[in-house]
Amino acid sequence: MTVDRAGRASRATITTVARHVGVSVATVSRVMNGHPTVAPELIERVRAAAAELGYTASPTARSLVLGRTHTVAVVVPDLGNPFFQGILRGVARAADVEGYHVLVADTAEDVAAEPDKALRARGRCDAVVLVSPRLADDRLRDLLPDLGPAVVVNRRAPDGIVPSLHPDYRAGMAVLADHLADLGHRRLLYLAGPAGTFSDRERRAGLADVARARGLDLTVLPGGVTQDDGARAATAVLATDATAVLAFNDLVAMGLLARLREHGVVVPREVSVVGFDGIDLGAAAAPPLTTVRVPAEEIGAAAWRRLARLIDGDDAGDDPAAAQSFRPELVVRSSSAPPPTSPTDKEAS
Amino acid sequence: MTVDRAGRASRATITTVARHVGVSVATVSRVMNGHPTVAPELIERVRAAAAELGYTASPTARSLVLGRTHTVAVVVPDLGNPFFQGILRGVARAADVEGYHVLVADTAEDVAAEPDKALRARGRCDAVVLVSPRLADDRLRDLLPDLGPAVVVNRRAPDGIVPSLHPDYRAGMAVLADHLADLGHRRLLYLAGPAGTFSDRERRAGLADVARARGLDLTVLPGGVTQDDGARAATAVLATDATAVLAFNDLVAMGLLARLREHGVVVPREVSVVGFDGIDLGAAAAPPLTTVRVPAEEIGAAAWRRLARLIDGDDAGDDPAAAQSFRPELVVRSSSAPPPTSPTDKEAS
DNA sequence: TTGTAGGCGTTATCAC
DNA sequence: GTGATAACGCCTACAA
Repeated sequence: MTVDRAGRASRATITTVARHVGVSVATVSRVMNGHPTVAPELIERVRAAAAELGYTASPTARSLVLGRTHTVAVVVPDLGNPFFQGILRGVARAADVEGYHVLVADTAEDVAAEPDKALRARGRCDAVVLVSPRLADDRLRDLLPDLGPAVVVNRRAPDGIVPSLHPDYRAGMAVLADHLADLGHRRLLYLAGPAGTFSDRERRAGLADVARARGLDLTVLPGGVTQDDGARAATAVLATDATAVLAFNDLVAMGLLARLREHGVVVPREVSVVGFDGIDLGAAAAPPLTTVRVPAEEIGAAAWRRLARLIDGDDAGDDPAAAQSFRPELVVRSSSAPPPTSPTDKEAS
Repeated sequence: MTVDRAGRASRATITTVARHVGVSVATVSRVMNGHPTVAPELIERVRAAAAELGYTASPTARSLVLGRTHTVAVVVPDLGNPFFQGILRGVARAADVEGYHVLVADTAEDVAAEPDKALRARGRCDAVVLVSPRLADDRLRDLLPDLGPAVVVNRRAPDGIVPSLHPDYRAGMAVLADHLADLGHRRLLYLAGPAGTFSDRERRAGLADVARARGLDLTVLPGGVTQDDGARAATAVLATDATAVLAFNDLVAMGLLARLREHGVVVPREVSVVGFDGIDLGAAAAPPLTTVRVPAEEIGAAAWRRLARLIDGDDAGDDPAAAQSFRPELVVRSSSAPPPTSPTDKEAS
């Protein structure tokens, strides 16, 4: 690398190297790309020159001519959300081992801006993994075709227009509800998430399945997605006769747990609380949080794999409409226990 | 946008638009870039054609000719770490408002791989924010010049070779120690972080400052950075006669808190525990965690601003060696309280 | 085996 | 005001 008059580092180009060795740029290109048709002696000299000059092919120029950026975009509503972080990390690490880079776009929960941000990100990438839980279905349907190779995560693509990957929220919730029912709970309370969302709908469905099958009493209260939402819901929860509450996610559950403790209600003796997601800090909650672990990072990695196939164009054999779903795994800790058998039970009153 | 024989979407280029309107590509280019020297009538027709064809300038081609990718890289050791997440989010959001994109590289805690990953990311970006706390100083010194425009976060650059931004760990720890001392604690225990690290050294320094100034007894135990590390340290902590423990960060503190609770020791009555970072979930700890909030997102945003100036080349006036430091803010919750005044005190025994 | 030359999609410098 | 046209740095037929 040399330095020009402005003092700015100016990289050596393929031409620099070619001249330095006394060959054509084509030869240098071939050597750099491991083409097998170059004389061993030359490849050595070119290598040496490249090293000496600190030459590296310009990714931008390669992208232009190759039509590939070797970059994928990950579009999420909020980098502060543990689930999205897991996804991002999963695709980042998986993509990295194949020499791919990751462009990340945080839409700051601005749903309206998502299509544009996704499109703009797409411009510099070969494909995009779109995590956009709140975007209306028809907007998504409009967006997807313009996005080119893409997968959606955390929801299903309208008409299976592109592959989708998501946790099996329904099964996850069912596992949780079954766990609670096994413990003896008959009256469950669900602290709901964002209305109309795939992840909320599916959770409700899983809950309904179990409630019906086992004759449980299910009530639903608006909850939210954050710790604060959970804390705010505490009094409403207490006003209920449910013996167990299922929060939309771990954050909500932990917020609720904290506030309940302030109110002096002891979990799980008076009421059981379970979360959803399986964030690490759930283990440090008081009491440690029973939850269901969703494999966010694994989903991210799978999303990458799907994308890789789309990019390479060998979708041969796999159904683009395929929705890949990941079953959460029950993590029993001590925030769930048998219900109190107090005289103030609904039936007894 | 049209579709070629392969069925792949093939974007309209500037030439497509030019032909469609019957003008030269130069004119289209001028219109797209808002150049003022185009006839109003033409600019209208070009706009219309562009819209009709769904034309958008290829970012790659622009990058090549402009020499700017309008992208910055963020290199972090682990996307799972709340502090790094905050940084990433901060630069992502700040960069976004100026039309810049963010490439993220997670080095998976593989320190040895960091220089290479950073370099590769740099290839597709205009600048990089490097968060690499464990990289040896001399390796960093070697790396930085090859990286071009860059800032380092969470440590200081050797010889102030590039700008650096970091929390004022020293002041943060001092604030915490003072808080504890004010409460009456005389024997402090520090659960240390990664040895040799800027963030650990500075914390120790802040602690030492206060210990000296106020005649405190300070002992240091190896701790770690994760929740598990904190849990593992519990018995060692108990074997100590310290009345207050300062964890390297909130994760460690919460892990410790959880384990102490299992051991039946009640915080803060028997021992006080404080964290560092100010993660949101600290509020949901039991008891809620006293800590010091480091403005990670703000640091990220500031890092972006610094980078933007470097990219634009108007470093005029600001000292590149400047280390910008951010003072953490004390967050008092209930995991800290006056020390027990029991007869088993050291002095009394 | 190696070199020549065209092209990837834009921008910018010239002429006109 | 508008249009050729030369870069930008690289890859890849096609020739030699």
